[in-house]
Amino acid sequence: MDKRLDFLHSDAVTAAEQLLGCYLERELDGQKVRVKIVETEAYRQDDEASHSCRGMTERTKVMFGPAGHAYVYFTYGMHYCFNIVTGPSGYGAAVLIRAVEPVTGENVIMRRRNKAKSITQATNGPGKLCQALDITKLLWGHDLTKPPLVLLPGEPVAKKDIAKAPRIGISRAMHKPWRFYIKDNPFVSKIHYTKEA
DNA sequence: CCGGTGATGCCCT
DNA sequence: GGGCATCACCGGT
Repeated sequence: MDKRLDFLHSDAVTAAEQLLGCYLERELDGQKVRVKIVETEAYRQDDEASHSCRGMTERTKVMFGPAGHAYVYFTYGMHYCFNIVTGPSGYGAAVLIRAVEPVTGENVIMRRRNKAKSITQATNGPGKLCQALDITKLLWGHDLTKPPLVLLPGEPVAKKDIAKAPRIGISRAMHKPWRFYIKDNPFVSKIHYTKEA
């Protein structure tokens, strides 16, 4: 793991903020597709909204493993969500990737997301970006230092350009402001309200 | 532009 | 069997 990604070993809330601006590189159709992370949410073990809060299960055990691995789960009968495991082994935490900005391979992304009306609609949601990047249960537990899906450091995003807000689509611990996104970025999924991070 | 809702599979109680 | 870290479509504004 690149030293600049050492923050993954810290708290999920800290890691969620620092993952903004980092890149994901996916090999698809023999091409390298590169995207920038623009929206994240933190899920900690001591958090009623986290899959890890009730303890380890077969599905969630990767959250309790080493940082920098992929926790992929299936939801609503048709969508996958992609998370990056954070913190020390034994503590179940991860960061949900909610939206990314395509950098290269936009043609591949648009082909895989043929219902999207524009490039800004292609990866602006957790289920959408999994469809765009072909992230499925096959990548559950994947080590993100290795192909075909690699996490790479980016230029750190300035604090003033980061917004903090409640998480989306949850029914418990709704008050926690553990969603982070890059202000004014057109690839972010939704704007509920903003606050200085 | 917005809110409501159906689709649809699997995990956990 | 309940509920889900979602999406796309529909109809009313």
